Amino acid sequence: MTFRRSTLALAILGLLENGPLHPYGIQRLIKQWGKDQVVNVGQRTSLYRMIVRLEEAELITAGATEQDERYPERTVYHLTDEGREVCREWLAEILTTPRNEFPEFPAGLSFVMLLPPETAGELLGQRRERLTKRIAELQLELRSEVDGQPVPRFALLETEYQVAVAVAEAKWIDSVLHDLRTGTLTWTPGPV
Amino acid sequence: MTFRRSTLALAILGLLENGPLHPYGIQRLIKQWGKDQVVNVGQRTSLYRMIVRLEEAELITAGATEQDERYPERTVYHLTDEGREVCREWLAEILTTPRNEFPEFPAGLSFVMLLPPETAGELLGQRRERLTKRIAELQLELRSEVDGQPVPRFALLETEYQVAVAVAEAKWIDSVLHDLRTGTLTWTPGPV
DNA sequence: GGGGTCTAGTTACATTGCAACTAGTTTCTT
DNA sequence: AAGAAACTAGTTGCAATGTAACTAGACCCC
Repeated sequence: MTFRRSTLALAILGLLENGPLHPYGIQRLIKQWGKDQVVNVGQRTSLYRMIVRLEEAELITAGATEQDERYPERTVYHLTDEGREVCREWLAEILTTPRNEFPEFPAGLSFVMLLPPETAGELLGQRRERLTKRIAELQLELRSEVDGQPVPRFALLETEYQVAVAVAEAKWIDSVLHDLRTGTLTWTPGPV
Repeated sequence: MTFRRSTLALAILGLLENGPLHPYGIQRLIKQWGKDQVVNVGQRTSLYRMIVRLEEAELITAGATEQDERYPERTVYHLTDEGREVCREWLAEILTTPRNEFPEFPAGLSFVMLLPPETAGELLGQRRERLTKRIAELQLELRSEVDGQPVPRFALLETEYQVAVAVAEAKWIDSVLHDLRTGTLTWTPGPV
């Protein structure tokens, strides 16, 4: 019964390496450290459910329940040895193995010939603008500081990566837009 | 009751623009036209389920059931006008709006400091090798032919895009590997 | 005639995603 | 000082997806 890997599970295990913590604390850390940019934690629902499942799988264990009068009781979770190990294994798998996760943009591109080329150009133009904004935001993050000190590079690798990919996408779209305008790239819309 | 967008639903609607077809035929088309590279159709289960849901939502309708003696009966599905429209709307949304889909690689990167820098370097080195292979495969596809004719460019945009992104990732990894080797980038492993 | 592959599905369970509801506490605003 | 946000800390429920495994006939090659 191997636990199914997910970015959320990885994040929980990874953050607990930092020391025992209660669910709400984990949620806050995810936000504070910007992990919510790379980990899917929409609702808290997913977080609580994942914690329960991780406990069932004994990758984490419930420790003492803190009692602060002004807050409801909070169960503190610890990483188990197995949890620590699993976290390492997942990291190795994730870092070594490129994997197709079927993002929707390429899927959309593969049906672009259903639209007239002019429409396609307009739509991609809009995407290009949004990408510009996104890249600017990410680059701002790269220069972010904590207590007046710049954040060390090793803590910003994922952002660096996202910039590299977004820039590549923007360049590719530029080339497509160019070829659409010059007519080098065109088609007659309709069923394949 | 708006239908939830997905690459699979898009592919079904998109392929039915081509003419009515039965479920198994759709599955074959997805494979034949390489849409399985950009659309998640692991099991047929998902395909059949999606077709049922699309019919319930009246984006497609069941037409006559073909009867060939040697095959079980096959219900042929048509695209409805609403289906056609929804397909256009989805395409517009997908093409214009970059959206974070939380791939696992950046999530993994964001916990790389749990590993010793040397280990991280080895793991990323492996990824780099696999990326090289993947890029070669994609580039082969770009030069593919059908009936001795090269496939027209507009039908290969999604592959072009994937190459652009993969190349950018490879370059970024190269720079990280370089900085790890020179010691420009390093850290002491362990909890954040 | 045995093994593999293609046709054409179904069943069942695990997991995720998304929306909405509860309820007390603290902080800001006017 | 009253009321509105925002934070703390969850739960419930259903819809959708992912994943595995099973069925079962037809055809194809050696």
